[in-house]
Order: sequence, then structure tokens, then C-alpha cells
Amino acid sequence: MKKLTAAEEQIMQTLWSLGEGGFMKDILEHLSDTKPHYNTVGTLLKILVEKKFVGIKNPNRNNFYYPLVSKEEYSATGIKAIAENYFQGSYTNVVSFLVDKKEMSIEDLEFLLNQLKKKGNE
Amino acid sequence: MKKLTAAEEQIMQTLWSLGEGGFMKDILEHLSDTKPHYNTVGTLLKILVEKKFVGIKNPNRNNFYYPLVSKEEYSATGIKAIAENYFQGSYTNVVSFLVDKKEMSIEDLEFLLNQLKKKGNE
DNA sequence: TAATATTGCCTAAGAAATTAGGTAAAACTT
DNA sequence: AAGTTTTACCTAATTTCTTAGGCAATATTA
Repeated sequence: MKKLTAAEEQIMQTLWSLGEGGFMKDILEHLSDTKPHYNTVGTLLKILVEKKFVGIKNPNRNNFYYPLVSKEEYSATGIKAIAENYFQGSYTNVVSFLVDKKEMSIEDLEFLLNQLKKKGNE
Repeated sequence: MKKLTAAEEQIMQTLWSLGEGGFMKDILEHLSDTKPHYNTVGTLLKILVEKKFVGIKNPNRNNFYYPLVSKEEYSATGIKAIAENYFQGSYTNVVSFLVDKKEMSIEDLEFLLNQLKKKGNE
């Protein structure tokens, strides 16, 4: 999957936050901070369509834009890149690092593990 | 901390892999794949010095370049950005996601947790 | 229906990132 | 010492990213 540029990512975040997607109007409304120019958003959407990140329904009148790549899916490639470039490709190393750096506690991990186990048994 | 561009990151990875840093010659040697032009590397190093990612020792003759920002330190900002932009800032959510997506197993997590606990008791 | 606003598309200016040429000084080679 | 290689620095061309103007078509409003 291609990477998103910063400006593109802002648009994708908006589309993701809209859930199913939205019309130009919705997208502009959701771009709260540092709202870019209407045409800037239009151009970025066009690029995102070309890059296959966004689809258009109703292509004649009043386009409805919707994500073709989920937020989850995209975030996974981001995490993967970090694991590969900084942790020998090991996700375990990533988590271990987070605990070492006190970004997570052992208790957090333990709690999560119990949750996941419970979930697995359902 | 500022972000690295793709080209800059490649140079930083090389410097990191050299440990303490290195001379131009060392850096060029370590840039195995898609080796960029000598002057390209020089320009990027200059930029990295300006950005305070790289320091220079011996600034008159034959510069020795060394990282001012560690690989760990930089990776932490990358993970943080992902957590914030994709997981409501929760590292626990990140790990939970990795297990959901089968990038890690519950066993991996359990093993890691035991290791971390052991380590904590030393 | 005439005026106003919204939309979509084409285009391009401006900014940032990437790449490398030109040149000179020092260092090695023979 | 003359020729070759390596280095550093300045500069700029190229490419990519970001932003938005111009304009026409549709929709909304007065």
C-alpha cells in the first residue's frame, strides 16, 4: 500500500471520522482545525481517488466520497513499517520497548492479556 | 522533535547502524541498496546537522558524523504518533490491535510478560 | 427568474524534498 | 611532483507535495 502524505492523511482522517464517508460539505465541516481551502480539499480528494484510497459514488452530481482503505488497515502498515525499520520486524520487541520506556506498565499488559484470554474463550 | 523525510531517514538508519557514527566513506559503504550520489548524501547530512539530528566532530578536515538522536528515541516518537492518530493515544489499544490482527499471539504476549516480570525482580 | 452559493474540474503557482553538477582543497598513488 | 581520488561546500535542477485561482455547471434562495 502507498503511503499518505500529511495533507492527504488529514483528509483520510476526516473521511474515517465520518464513518461511511461523506459529501464535500460534510468533509469541509469536519475539518475543524486549520480548515484548508475548498479547492485544496477537492484536489486532495482527487489524488486520493487516484491512489485508490477513496472511492466516489454518484459520480455525476454531488460526489459522495468514501474510504476504500480502512483506518485500521492503514494503521497496520504504519506499525509494520516501524517494527521493520526499528525493531527487527518484531512486534514483541515493540511492546517490550514500550514497557521499558514506561509508556505501558506491566500491569497494563497483564490486564490486557486477561481481557484477551477471556475474549478468546467466548 | 522534527520528523525525518524518507531520504533523511535512510541516512539516519545508516548512521545508527554504524553505532557511533562514521566518516563519509563509512556512510557511503553502508548505503547498500539504491546507493545515492555522493553529493546527495553530503546534502542530506548537512540538512540533518541543521535539524540537529546529526553532529560533526573534527569540523575542519574529514568530518566525522554521529547521531544526536538515537534510533530508540526517534522510534518512540513514531509509535507515539501512531497511537495518537489511530488509537486514541492508547498504547494498550495498539497492542490489542496487534493481537486482534494476528500480528502477535496471546502466547507471545504471555511470554513477554513473564520475561518482563522476571527482569523486574532482578 | 435573477442573484447567490455550492460543486467539480482543470490548471498552475509556491513550497518542500530529492538529487546531483561544479569546483576547490586536501589526501593518496605512482 | 604529477596524476588520481576523496572530501567539502555551494548552488541549482528536478521532482513531489501543497495550496488555491479560474471557470462553468448545478443548486439554492430571494
